[in-house]
Amino acid sequence: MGNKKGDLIERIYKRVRKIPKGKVSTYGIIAKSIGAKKVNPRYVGYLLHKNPNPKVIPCHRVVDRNGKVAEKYAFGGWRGQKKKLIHEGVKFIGIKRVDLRESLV
DNA sequence: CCGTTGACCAGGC
DNA sequence: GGCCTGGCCAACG
Repeated sequence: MGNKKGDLIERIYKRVRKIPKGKVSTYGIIAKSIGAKKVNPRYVGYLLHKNPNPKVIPCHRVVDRNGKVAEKYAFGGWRGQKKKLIHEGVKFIGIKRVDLRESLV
């Protein structure tokens, strides 16, 4: 596979696309999964926000390490993200937190 | 090439 | 237990 510098975006997208329905992943896990040395979790979110393609990339399945949804989620804020996750059967703890015990891949 | 930015993370108070 | 600070690294202008 052609590995280039700018492929980080595609690696992240590919990883996010592989998250099963009803499950979630975290920025930190994804950052390490792509394996490009050490990619900052910050940059993962940055790329997703910069290049949102919800038709193929379920970025709503990505939360932070505490299971908290993105406060600045591009499509309706954390509320929109939560709504999509609940629709897929993801359990929530409290208001903004996902049940990582059940939903984390 | 340098400074800024980014949907985070860990540590400290 | 909530808020601040520093750090991390890649992309952009």
